[in-house]
Amino acid sequence: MVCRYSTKLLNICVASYCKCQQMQKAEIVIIDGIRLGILPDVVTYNALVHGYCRFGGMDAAYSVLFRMREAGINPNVITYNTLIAGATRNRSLEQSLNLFEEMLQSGITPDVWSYNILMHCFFKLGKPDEANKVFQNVILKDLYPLSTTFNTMINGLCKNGHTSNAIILLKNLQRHGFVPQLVTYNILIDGLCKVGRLRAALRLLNEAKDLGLEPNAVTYTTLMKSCFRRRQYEHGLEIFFEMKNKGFAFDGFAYCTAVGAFLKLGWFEEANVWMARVIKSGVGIDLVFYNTFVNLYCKEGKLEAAYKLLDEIELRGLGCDDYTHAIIIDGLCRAGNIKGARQHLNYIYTSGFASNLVALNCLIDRYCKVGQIGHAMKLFKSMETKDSFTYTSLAHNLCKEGRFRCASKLLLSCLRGGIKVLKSTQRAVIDGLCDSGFTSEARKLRTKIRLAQLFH
DNA sequence: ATAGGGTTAG
Repeated sequence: MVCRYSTKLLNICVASYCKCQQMQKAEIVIIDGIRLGILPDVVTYNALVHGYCRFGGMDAAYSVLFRMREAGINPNVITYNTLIAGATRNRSLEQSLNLFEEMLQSGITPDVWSYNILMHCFFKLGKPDEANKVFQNVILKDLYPLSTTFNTMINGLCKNGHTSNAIILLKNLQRHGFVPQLVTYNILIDGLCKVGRLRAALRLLNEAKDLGLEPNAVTYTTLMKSCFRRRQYEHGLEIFFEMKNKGFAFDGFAYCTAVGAFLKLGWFEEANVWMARVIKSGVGIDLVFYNTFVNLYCKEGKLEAAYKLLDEIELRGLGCDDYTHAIIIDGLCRAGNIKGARQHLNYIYTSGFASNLVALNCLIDRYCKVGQIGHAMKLFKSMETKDSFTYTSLAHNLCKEGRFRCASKLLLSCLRGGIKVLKSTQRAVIDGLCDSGFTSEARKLRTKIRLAQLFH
C-alpha cells in the first residue's frame, strides 16, 4: 500500500518534469526511486514516452518502449496512443499506421482515443476518405464518440480543403444535439479565414460570443495571423497588443506570429526586442521558435549566428526541418552566396530530405535577380513541382529583360498546371507585350487567362 | 490532447 502510494508520487514528479521539457530530471527521479525501492509502473513509462515524443524525438520514445518491456511491464493502449500521436506530430505518418497495426497484433484493443488519433493521422496524410471510414466505424461500433472525435473530423475537413463540408457537418451535428465548444469555433474560424471567407468567420466568432464562449489566445492568434496574411499589419498588431492588454498568457504561437510580421515589415529592432522577451518569459523553445530566430538572423545578414542556431537545434534533438533549410538557403542567397546555397541544398538531399520547393524558388529568384536567367531556367526545368512563386519570379524577371513573349509562354504553362497567376504578373506581361508591339499576342494571353479563371 | 505559430515571388 505504501509502495503504491509512493509510485503515485513518483508518477506525479515524472509527469511534471516531462511536461516542462526536463527529461533528464525525470530520468533522475526514476533512478532515485528505484534506489529507494519505488518501482516505476506503466503510468511512469507512459509519461516518459509522452515527454520524449514531444521533446526528444521518436527514437528516444521507442527506446522507452524497449526499456519498459525489459523491466517486465507491458505497454497498454495509452502507451500506443501516445506513440501513435507522437509519430503523427513528428511527421512520421507511415509509422503511426504501423504502430496501430502493431497495437492490434499485440492484442491491445483500441479505444475511442486510438481512433481519434488514427483519423487525425489519415487527415494529415491527405486521405479524408480513409479518415471518414474510421469515423463511420466509431459511430457503428459500441464506442461513444467524444466531442474530440467530432472536432477532429471538422478540423480534418478544413485542413483538406473541405471547409464548406465541415460547416455542413457542424450543422448536422448540432441538429443531433452536439454543442460546439470554443475549440470547434476556433477550428472553423481559422478554416474560413484561410479560404478568405472573412465575413463568415466573424459571424461564427459572434455566434460563439452569443453562446457565452470567450475568445482565448488561440482565437486571437488566428485572427492576428489572418490579418498578416492579407498584409493588414496595423490591424494585426492591434490584435497582438489587445491580447497583451487583456492579460492573455503569451505563448510561442503569438510571439512567432508577431515576430514573423516584424520581419516582413523589416522592423529588426522590434523583432529582436520581442525575441529577447520570449527567451526571458520562459515559454518552451520549440522548432518553430528556432526557425523564426534563424530567419531573424538571416534577414539581418548574420549568417554565422544562424548556423550556430542550426547546431543548437540538432544538439537539442529537435532536428532541423524543411522550413529551417529553406530559411537558411534563402539567407545564403540574399547574402549573395548562391554557391553556398546550392551546397546546402546538396547537403540536405544527402541527409535524406525530399526536394524543397521553397528553397528552389529562392534560388531561382536569386539567379534571376543577378541576371543569370539561364541558370534559373535550367533549375526550373529540373523541378517536378512548381508553384505560383516559381512562375512569378521568372515571369517578372523575364519582363525586366524585355523578354515578354518568353514570359507569356511561361504564364500559359502555369495556367495549364492549374496554378493561379498574380494580377500584377498578368499586367506586367500583357502591358509589356503591348508596348513592344505584340498586340495580338497580348489579346490572346488575356483571353486565355480569363478562360482559365472561368474553369477554376 | 482535437484548435492558433515559422520559409519564397509581386
